[in-house]
Amino acid sequence: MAFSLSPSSKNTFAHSLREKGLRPTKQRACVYGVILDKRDHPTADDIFDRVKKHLPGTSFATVYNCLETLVGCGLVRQVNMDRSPTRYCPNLTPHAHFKCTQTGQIFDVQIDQDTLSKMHALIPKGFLAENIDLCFSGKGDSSTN
Amino acid sequence: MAFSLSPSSKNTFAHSLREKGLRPTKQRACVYGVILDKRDHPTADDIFDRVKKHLPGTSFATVYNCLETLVGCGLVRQVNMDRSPTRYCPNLTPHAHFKCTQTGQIFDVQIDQDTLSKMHALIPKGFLAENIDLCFSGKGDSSTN
DNA sequence: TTAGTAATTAGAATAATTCCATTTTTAACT
DNA sequence: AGTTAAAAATGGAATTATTCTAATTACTAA
Repeated sequence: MAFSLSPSSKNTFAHSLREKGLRPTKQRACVYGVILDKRDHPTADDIFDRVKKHLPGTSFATVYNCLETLVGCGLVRQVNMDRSPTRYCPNLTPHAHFKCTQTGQIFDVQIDQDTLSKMHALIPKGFLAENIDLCFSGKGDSSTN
Repeated sequence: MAFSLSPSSKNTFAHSLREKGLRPTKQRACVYGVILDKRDHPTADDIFDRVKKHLPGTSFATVYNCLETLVGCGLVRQVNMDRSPTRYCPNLTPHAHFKCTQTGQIFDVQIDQDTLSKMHALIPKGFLAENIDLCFSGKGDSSTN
């Protein structure tokens, strides 16, 4: 059976899609659901595996299509670190990412307003930043224990 | 004929390689040279084209090998933005990158010490960042003229 | 209920990068 | 100078993530 989103997520989901004239299909709901369910920055591959458990017939192309759609509606964000596969993140607040070089895990790191402003202030006159992307990498939490 | 590095670059180049027990070959010098020569954040492909003008027999694999070596010695840095091909940058000072979504051009943006510290301060206890990567994207300088 | 559009599907195609086996170059020693 | 061992370069095949394409299926609105 299909993935069931919590009532509130279901609302945001359907609403965000309908705003753009897109349909809240079961595949899209499921892709969104597995991303919300385990916020571990999964790759398309991870998502494909998880989605198949709920909707076995789902193809890889569909997962990519759904992800593109969800990113397009602002429901999830892409996280690109070096050349590794794109990961997906449902955290929409301003945050950076920290990648542990030992385990490969990615952690969210909140960015306070003050630092965010300072970062914005770096941009020279004449440039208009639509997107900011801050990534750290090094030894992470779990690997130091 | 091979690319000729300026005497001072030639020194840094040979020295950085020898420190790691690696040889300052003409291919490596040429790859380094074209990156220094036109600081436009070229891709491996761009670099391959430019290197071939000086050393026609050079293969793609060699360009990738040389780039890996140069990155390993800290002579150049990789710049990864979204899923687009890796670009190479000889600017070793702390700086961010701004990608113009209209022209695809990448600009260096200096980061002052204060902002750099604030960014570092975001990292939670228990994490040790070896690398920071800050990227902006949006409308750039030339595209607004 | 039907027509028209949107979404999904399977598989082929692409693009950047890496790998591999072989040849060439280099540096150190005779 | 000549030999040898190690390092680097080469060409082509392989890999991997992603995108494309053409055909099928599912909705939605008249």
